[in-house]
Amino acid sequence: MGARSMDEAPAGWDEVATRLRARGLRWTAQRRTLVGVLAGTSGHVTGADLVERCRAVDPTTTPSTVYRTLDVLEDLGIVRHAHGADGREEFHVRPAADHGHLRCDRCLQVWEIGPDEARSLVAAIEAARGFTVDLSHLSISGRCAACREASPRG
Amino acid sequence: MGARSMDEAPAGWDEVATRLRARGLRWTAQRRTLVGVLAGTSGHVTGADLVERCRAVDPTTTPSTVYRTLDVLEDLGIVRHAHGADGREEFHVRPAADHGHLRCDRCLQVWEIGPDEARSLVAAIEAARGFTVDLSHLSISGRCAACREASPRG
DNA sequence: GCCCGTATTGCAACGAGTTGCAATAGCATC
DNA sequence: GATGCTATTGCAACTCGTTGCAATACGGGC
Ligand SMILES: [Mn+2]
Ligand SMILES: [Mn+2]
Ligand SMILES: [Zn+2]
Ligand SMILES: [Zn+2]
Repeated sequence: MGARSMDEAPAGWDEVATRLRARGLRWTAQRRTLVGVLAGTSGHVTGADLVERCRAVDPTTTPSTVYRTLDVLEDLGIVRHAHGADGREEFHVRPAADHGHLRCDRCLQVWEIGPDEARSLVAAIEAARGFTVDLSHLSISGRCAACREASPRG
Repeated sequence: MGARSMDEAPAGWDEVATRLRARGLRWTAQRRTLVGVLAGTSGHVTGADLVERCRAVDPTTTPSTVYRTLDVLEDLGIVRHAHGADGREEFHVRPAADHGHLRCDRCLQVWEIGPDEARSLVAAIEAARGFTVDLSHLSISGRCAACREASPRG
């Protein structure tokens, strides 16, 4: 593992404090806790999930603070969220690439729609309407191939 | 107004009772209230909205009953729902045609994506993944042309 | 190292749903 | 028109957030 590419973005969680202060925002104990939790998380997580994980680190954690901080971090581009089929928020932690979601409402599996695959979809809407799609917030429900075969009607 | 086309689907709200019973379900006072409210509603409505309107008719209305009945009616295809940007449910009452939604998160306006416009989008996903999109549940956020011009960065 | 403006927090109350359960009431059958 | 099965209701408690407000505590400036 010696030949790791040098220009890969570093973890970068340490820059968060700086970026907050640069905007006149503050680096508090509560934010340190949440950012610590996020640094140890990958993939998609629920807001409630994050509250719970913060509480594991600091039992005095309050939900409103966590949700408010998530809003701030989303402004900074550090997290993104989309919504599950029930509308609940799901956060992506430092998504490698911008992506949308495809979810089967029968087997509940989720697939990511990468930027390449999304390109034509996004371009079509852009062309027809001048509307810029927020890809990371996109969550498409339906039925996957396997489930459709399993129960054509139902 | 004499020359109304004859084959237009009739209001059809009266069939609801029959369709419920055909499935072994029941036609209750509470369901009569909700269906009455729906018959007098068009476009998109929130669940909470519907609870409120039912209460105007029958003050003893209970939220859980309304939401449970909406689920049943959705099974019957009488209503459909999608989600607002905040994830809250929004119902379409007897949508004329299956359609998706485009919503600008700056001006909060909503546009419908008709079946024709959606066709290519849906077909692309179907072709690439074998995934069948639930168009009426689709809600795409982003920024409309006007808002993008108004504040290119922001 | 202290001051002070203001960003942030915690609390409490609220809003939108959801769920388990015991009581009620459709409705199909006789 | 009465009976019985079971779908449905209402209640209460719970989940996931959101919001207003007074108290707290960052952190830039001195
Ligand atoms: Mn939904
Ligand atoms: Mn959202
Ligand atoms: Zn599936
Ligand atoms: Zn707009």
